[in-house]
Amino acid sequence: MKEQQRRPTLMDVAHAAGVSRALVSIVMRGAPGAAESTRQKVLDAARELGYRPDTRARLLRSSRTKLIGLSFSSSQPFHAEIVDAAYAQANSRGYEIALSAVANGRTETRAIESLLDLGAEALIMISPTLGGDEMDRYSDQVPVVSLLRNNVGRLVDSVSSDDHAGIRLGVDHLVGLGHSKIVHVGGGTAVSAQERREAFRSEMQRHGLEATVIQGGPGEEDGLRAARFLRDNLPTAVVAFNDRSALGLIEGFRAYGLRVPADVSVLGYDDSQMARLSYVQLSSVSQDAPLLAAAAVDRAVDRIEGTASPAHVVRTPHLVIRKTTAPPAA
Amino acid sequence: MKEQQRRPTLMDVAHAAGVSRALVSIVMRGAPGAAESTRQKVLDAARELGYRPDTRARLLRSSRTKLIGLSFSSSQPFHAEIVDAAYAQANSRGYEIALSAVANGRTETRAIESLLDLGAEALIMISPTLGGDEMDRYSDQVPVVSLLRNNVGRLVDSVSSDDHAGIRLGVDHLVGLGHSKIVHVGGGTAVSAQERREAFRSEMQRHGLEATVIQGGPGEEDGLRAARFLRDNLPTAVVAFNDRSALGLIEGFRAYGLRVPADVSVLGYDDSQMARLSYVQLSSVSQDAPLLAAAAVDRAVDRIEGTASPAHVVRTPHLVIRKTTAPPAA
DNA sequence: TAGACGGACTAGAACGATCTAGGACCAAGG
DNA sequence: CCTTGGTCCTAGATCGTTCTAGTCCGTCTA
Repeated sequence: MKEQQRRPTLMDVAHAAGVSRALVSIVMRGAPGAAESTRQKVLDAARELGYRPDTRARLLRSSRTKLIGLSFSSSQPFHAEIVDAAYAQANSRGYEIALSAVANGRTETRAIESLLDLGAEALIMISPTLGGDEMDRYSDQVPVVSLLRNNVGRLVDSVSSDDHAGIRLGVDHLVGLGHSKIVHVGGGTAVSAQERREAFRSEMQRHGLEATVIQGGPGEEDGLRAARFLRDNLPTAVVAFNDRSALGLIEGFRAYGLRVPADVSVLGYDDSQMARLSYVQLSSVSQDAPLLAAAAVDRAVDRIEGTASPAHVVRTPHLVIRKTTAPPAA
Repeated sequence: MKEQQRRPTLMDVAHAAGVSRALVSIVMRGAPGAAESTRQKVLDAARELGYRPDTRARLLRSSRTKLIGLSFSSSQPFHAEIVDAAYAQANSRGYEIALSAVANGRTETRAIESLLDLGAEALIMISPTLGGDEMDRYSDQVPVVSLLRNNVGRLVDSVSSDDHAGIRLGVDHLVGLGHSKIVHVGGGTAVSAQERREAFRSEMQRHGLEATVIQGGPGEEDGLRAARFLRDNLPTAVVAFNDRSALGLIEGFRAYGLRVPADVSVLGYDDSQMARLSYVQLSSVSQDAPLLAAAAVDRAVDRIEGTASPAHVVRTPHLVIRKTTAPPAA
């Protein structure tokens, strides 16, 4: 067994560099008040010893961790894309991201508490399901940013995508291609599902078309079921609640010998990685995960550093046209 | 702006209950050495004040964080399943999981360092790509467990799945169904790809069959390309490197009007969530994410708590037969 | 009855950082 | 020659806990 060597502390570095702890502290956090020559000497000693500051001790004394907590759901691929982008943005603003997953037996509350225990100075929650009151209670402790959901507590920031605009883009695209018999397969009780249903109805009405909405859900199975239902009375185009549902729809249609997009166009929502796969090539409304993530991190940092009060950022999605939408058969 | 009120400390509780800090500490962590009557008095005072122990301070003093660092890749759905299970297992052994993703511009090194900064007492790395020397260097500081890869540094634990056994199960299954013309679509340079190729060759040989291995890769596109290649000289069954490749194969075969499994059987590997979807129903070799995750967490905890030396756990995968494998056409 | 023992409790030193107050030194100004 | 003001640096207090080494006091044992 190798001796588990103690992690070096400020004291060790100070000793090695021949200065006081306080000075090492000054150098390590880049504060003014150290001569350039000693600064180098200290940095060298620190590197030499492999010193890394102890987050807990630092937090205990200063209440700064430069840590932003991010809660996400491990089963949502779209969340993974946001996580990616959030890391990059946090990095460029000098913060670190602490991750906590909402998983099977692990509630959102649990995820958040663990982030707070780690000393997160702000919380970003992707599609939070907590009630407004609870969110507000956490907001008393640290700034909270809700991502992809905007009608949460009064004290919470939100960064969301304009669902109405997204659906409008989709409907305009399909109508522009010449479609008039368009159906929306809803998302059931999922977050944003209601907004998208209503947007679809209103946009179809604007075009003077009849809006048919059928039940669905957020998964592939839901799309598959919807395809079975639609077979008897086939529209020329379908706007799905999300990409997973769209994939189910396509799969279902194909099983009945229908071709996409020749017989029926299918439009997804999310522009997830699946949609981009070469054998899928799904046309989809993109919420642009990197932009959303960046905006959320920016809000968090602004709230931490300034005294900015809660704000609500809404981003407009855009359309990505691939190969599952085309003009209807003549 | 609301007044940020100071959080009550041990001192406050001690004062309210008329005892010393130390005694409150004893009561709060349920340690022996306090009379039942005072214990109640202290608990009442704590509840009254809404006292919650400060994790940072507590851990600073006891130099325990009860934190296990887990690095994963945000773009791998299979990793997400492991994350899920790891949370549960860590929880049941009294530890927390700190997550860190390897993402686009974020290297594995970076991910690990941030985990160490948070004070992780052990590291679990899923499919690590670092060299053995580097892994060993981290092992000097904390126990390191490599998950899904076993030929890493001398000082690291590993928990992996027996690839040879997995392929054997698959080949036995197909041969048992009556197949003899079986092809393996490889995983290129991906982790485990070589092991599976070799296992396939040796297992086919054991059955006295000719082993055909064609190039592939870990993605859907690779499967799609392989399908194109196989069309002219169709085998009766294909063993794919993983589920994603299998899905690409199926998609490709269908595009050519071939039915799965009537015309050709396809077997995946990983038993990912995709495989389980109702419209996919892919037969697959399951590495059983929950079991692997649990074993990795167990190794980590054992190393932290005991003085157990590095060990290598190998789990035997099992077969999940769904609807993409069937006897060959007569 | 003295000494040992053990249960209930406490004072004060850690833990590893930051912060405050101030010292040493040097150059410029009166 | 003494002050003033700036830069560079340090000692010591501090954050909220836990740990160590006691003290105190009643009871058991020889």
